[in-house]
Amino acid sequence: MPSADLTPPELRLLLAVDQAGTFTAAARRLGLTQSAVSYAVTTCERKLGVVLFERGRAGARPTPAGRRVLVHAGHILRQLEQMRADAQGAATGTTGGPLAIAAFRSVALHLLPAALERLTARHPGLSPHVMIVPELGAGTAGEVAEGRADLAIATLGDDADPPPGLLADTLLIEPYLLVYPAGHPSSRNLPLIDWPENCSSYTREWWSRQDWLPPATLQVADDGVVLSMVAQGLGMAILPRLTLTAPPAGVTAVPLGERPPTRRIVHVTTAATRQSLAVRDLVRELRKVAAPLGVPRPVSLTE
Amino acid sequence: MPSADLTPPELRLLLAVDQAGTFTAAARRLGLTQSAVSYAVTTCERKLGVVLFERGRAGARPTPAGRRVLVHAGHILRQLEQMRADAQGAATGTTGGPLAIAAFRSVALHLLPAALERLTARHPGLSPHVMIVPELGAGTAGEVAEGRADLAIATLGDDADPPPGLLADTLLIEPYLLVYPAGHPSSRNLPLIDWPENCSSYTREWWSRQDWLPPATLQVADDGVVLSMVAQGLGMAILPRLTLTAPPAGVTAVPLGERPPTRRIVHVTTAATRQSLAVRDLVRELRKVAAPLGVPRPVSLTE
DNA sequence: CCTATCTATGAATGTGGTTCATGGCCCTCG
DNA sequence: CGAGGGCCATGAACCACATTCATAGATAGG
Repeated sequence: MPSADLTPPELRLLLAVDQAGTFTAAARRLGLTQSAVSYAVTTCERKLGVVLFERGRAGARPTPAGRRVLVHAGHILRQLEQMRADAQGAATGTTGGPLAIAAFRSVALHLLPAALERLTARHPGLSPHVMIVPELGAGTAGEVAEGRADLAIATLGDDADPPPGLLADTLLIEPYLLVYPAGHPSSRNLPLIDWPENCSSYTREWWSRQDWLPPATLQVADDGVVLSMVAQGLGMAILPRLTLTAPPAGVTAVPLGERPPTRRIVHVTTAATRQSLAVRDLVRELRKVAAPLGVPRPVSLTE
Repeated sequence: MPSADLTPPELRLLLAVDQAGTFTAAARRLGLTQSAVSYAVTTCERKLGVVLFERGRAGARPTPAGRRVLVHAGHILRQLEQMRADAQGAATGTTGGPLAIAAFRSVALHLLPAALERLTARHPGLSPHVMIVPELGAGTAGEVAEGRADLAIATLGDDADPPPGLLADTLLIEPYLLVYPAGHPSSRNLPLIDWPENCSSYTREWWSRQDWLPPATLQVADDGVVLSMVAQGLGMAILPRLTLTAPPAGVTAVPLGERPPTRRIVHVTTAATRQSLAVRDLVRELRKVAAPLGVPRPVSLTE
């Protein structure tokens, strides 16, 4: 019956092996020998009593047990960082440390810069690291769940559930707007331009109440591209207001009437990261930046 | 600028020092020398660049920074345990590992035993550890927040907020009942017996709608004592139904009319512990045990 | 069949945590 | 007031464990 827990260097090593895909590559990245990596992995496996990687000609791939361990490893290392930052913060009165943020493109462009600027101005010790993640599949929240980010900014259905095991809190509820080339008489003849991240379920209910449908639908990379294509007269689009923060010349945006479709932008954290001073300060700044942009947020439970 | 993270043995050592109150006592408990503890603590402080304990004649007391570190330490060690349990579970198909549960007295007596019995029957590898914590101050949820428990069972106001940074989910909503000595003609002349854990705000609103008040109030240790005092004819009481699971002879319980006061029993976890298989299984069993006892729980978000 | 690219293993090595022994400090009790 | 007994800090010797270096085994492709 083996016992003893994995040390932080071991956790980092396991993550490196997973990312590198082979022991030798991981060794290079870590500045170690292939031998050391091999030894360390087997040590971890003996400590846990479980095989973590399938070794083969092509390198090392995690077993199911290995995948679970890798998720935990990310969280644990992240929390060690926050422990350090918290300790130093409590002693010096300032907030510091790394801060990994997962965001999707449009929010990274239109919401984050202002918040980060204010945040780092007040806390020079902070080093934020923004990861742009497409809001598809597990999306940005997945980055938090997998231990790769401290905080994610995600979109959520108007009253959808938070992702299991994570904390979500509303930052902003923003309406979708109809956008069409300026001066165009009737947008109804233009094709609809859409992008894959746009969870069309948000707008589907609205479409079902309309008495017309666009003649065609074009798929393009992201909402920024959608906007510039509209500006060039190639079609019309239904875009969230955040995307229209600094619209190019030549587009007109109009509200979608009485009950416009909306999307909810939330921040997602784990309970552990939520404790961290850095994350709390970031959330505060995000709120300040988001407040004038959207429907006033509901009363916050977590302050 | 120091760097390197604290190892699990170091984290355990810091917790031991905090609990023991002195380096020497912690050393005894850990089977180490006082010298080793002293050296280890200073090493931790050098690694973090922060003083963690105030040393003095009377031993060692954590600084504010030290307190933050201790909280993180508890969580990290807990998560290491879950990593091990998860890994072994993923490999062997069973669930195991330690499982620290914080509960207040009455629920520990009336709800937990059945759930734990079913749980350990299915997963012999599990070793649950139940801590009885008075539901005062931070209460049972505080144990989870401070990293001392994986899961807490707490009471919450009917629509109160979950504790900040923690996940709460309703297990049971149960009414309060009026309890008085059997055969007593009118309970209105008897004194009210109350206990400190009883958050009287739950029943206050109900009292305000009544046209009478008890002649006096007796405070006793806990709801079990309340019940046996009622059985002995010393007074009447307003008790949650769970306390009346196996009432002694000589008491009569009657509902409190149309809109009786209720209390909500929830389980509280961190996002991280919520991932663990053991915690998930425990929650499932708790639900099964609680279901027939109270108002059907609202749809669960986290399954 | 030989080569390239993986991982596994064995022996030598150095860093770091541990013990042991000792010293300094401060409160308390005779 | 001085001795004693808690407490923590420090220095030297010791021991264990991770790392390196060197080498062997396995497996696919030319």
